[in-house]
Amino acid sequence: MTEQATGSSPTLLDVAREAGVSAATASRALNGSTRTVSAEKLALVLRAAERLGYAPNLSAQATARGSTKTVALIVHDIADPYFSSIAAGIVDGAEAAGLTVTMAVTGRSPDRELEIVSILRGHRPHAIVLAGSRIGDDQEALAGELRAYRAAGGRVAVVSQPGLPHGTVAIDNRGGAEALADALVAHGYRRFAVLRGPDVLHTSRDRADGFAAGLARAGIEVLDTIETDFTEDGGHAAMTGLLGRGRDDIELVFAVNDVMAIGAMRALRDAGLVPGRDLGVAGFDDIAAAVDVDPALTTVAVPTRAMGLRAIELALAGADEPELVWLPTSVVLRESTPRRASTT
Amino acid sequence: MTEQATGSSPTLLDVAREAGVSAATASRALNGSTRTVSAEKLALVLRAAERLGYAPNLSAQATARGSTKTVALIVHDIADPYFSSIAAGIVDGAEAAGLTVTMAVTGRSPDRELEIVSILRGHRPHAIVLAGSRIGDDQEALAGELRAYRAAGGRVAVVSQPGLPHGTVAIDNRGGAEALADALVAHGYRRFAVLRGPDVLHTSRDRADGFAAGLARAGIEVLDTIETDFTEDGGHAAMTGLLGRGRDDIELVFAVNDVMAIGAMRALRDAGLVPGRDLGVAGFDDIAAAVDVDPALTTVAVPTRAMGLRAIELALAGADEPELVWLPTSVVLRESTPRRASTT
DNA sequence: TTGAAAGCGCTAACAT
DNA sequence: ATGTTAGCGCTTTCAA
Repeated sequence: MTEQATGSSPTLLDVAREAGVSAATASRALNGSTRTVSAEKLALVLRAAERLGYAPNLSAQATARGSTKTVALIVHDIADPYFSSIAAGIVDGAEAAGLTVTMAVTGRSPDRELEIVSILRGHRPHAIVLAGSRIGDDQEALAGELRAYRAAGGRVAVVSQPGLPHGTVAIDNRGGAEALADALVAHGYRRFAVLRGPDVLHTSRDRADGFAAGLARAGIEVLDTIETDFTEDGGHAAMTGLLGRGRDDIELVFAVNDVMAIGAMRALRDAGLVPGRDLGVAGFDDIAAAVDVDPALTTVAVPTRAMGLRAIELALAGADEPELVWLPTSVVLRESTPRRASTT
Repeated sequence: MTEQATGSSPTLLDVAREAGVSAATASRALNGSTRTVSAEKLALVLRAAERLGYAPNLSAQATARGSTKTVALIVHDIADPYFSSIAAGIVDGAEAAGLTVTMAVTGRSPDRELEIVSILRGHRPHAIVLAGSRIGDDQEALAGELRAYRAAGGRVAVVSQPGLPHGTVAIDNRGGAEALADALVAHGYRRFAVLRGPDVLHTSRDRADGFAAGLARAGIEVLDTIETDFTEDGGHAAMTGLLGRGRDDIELVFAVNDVMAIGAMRALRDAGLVPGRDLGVAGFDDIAAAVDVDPALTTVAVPTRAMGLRAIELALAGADEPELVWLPTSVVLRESTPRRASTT
């Protein structure tokens, strides 16, 4: 006798008794696959279940069946619009397939992520979806957990970070950033600074590298790079730091994601400057807020919701050879980077 | 000598065999409550589990124990910053208590919400948290489901909507809107329009009513009210509509939430107007984006993350008499409602 | 301390 | 079409 005595809900047996049938019949009537139950008894059982307020015990069902109707989602930060949008896509896809979504949050800690995958594995979900770029380079332990899960029949899909041997939905961060660089150069910009996230985040690295590569093609070098948090406050702090260094030769700041870019715009206003006019700002992701800020933010559009949807499709399809789906990005030029006469 | 039969994970029995002990001992060593296992065997079992990559089957554990380590969260829309922020608080609180969060999304449909609660009940979660204002007035079916769940020993907490007989974290929507109205009148505004959500949303109703009540105390009436979606696009459409009606006597538009207000600001800019200067705009919630837009949005601050945290605390405390916790709101005046000389 | 054995609530052969 | 009978993987008496 421990604590936590569940006041106990009615069981299938209760329903069966109430309806005057066997447990098997009740099971078939309520949750059965191939219905082979007479209309008469079916009605009996249904009425009994209704009367008792019966809800099948999904855990028991899962142990008996050896499989669950859930998909587990792992994100870094659910309050971040990038992830919550992906999550929305995944929830849509999962519910369409009759699956429940369970969610865990890593807080961008590799250790926590590993721990979470391990716990989740215990839930025996139908599929596990990892959203957001992997963190750090030591993927071995994580890969091991996922391998074990796959070996036991689980499905895995990864959003955003190719490199793991599982179904993957990816976007070309490098290419997107390159295209952005091209477009900005074409708009007359020549002197750039970059606000990037922690170096362990592949996404940040790829975008920053891609941007530099794009500029390099035009013979331009990035004049200044600041590493900061992958958050709005990070962007604000970095921009404030940049201004403090008195770099007023910079014409445009590229932040590797929109929330950082928006933080940077706020820092500019705090310093009495006007984003777009005094200094161009560009981001990456095209989150909803990108059109809400003024001036609207130039960025690279990422189809986050679609990525979530595709991810659970991939996971459910469960091809044996990991499929890699690239979703397109597109440069969106807005008022935060007005065309300017090149000064070179 | 390992087996690793493809298709299923190692079970407790596998571990026990590998360690040369009984299943009971293995259970006690790995997940047991009062540890009464010799250091020697404990090490044996632990090593065996490690070697096999064992992860306990949580469903089986749940059926055996009759209780789970999960809390179920129900939100209307996870991509909405208001809800994702509450969700973040709940995830924090739950993980601190060693609980996993499962999440379902209603899409603001009362039917879907009811269905979800019913499914969730089958998971036998430790607690169910409903976030966001209840929808519609026919709460009976929902209340019934929750009652049954409670009767079976489940815990329920509700965020945002008092009125259900469960632990509740609420904010004073009416009072907050009244205070906002007071502050705006004090700032010299006299001629108001209101953008409200669908009437079935209590939150929308309370805020709109409170705002009107606050104005009434100053002898002012709302000049125009538009009902629209509770979303950014809804705010945009409503504002566009208002402008189309040629109501240029209006001095300030109050939208019952921030995303709508931000949509309205965008509509103003689309029409060549400058929010704040040509027309005051105020919202409600103080989402992160409220300080990102320009001009920064005047609003009523709601401690969303704290609400999530408190909610799961309430649920876990599980007082028998439903506790009602009011969290304070506060008016935040920003540049979208500059002080103006009253024209009255 | 340990193991044997009886469940937890449900499903799935196997008979009938 | 229905009931009987084993399980599913784990926990928890109950003896030893």
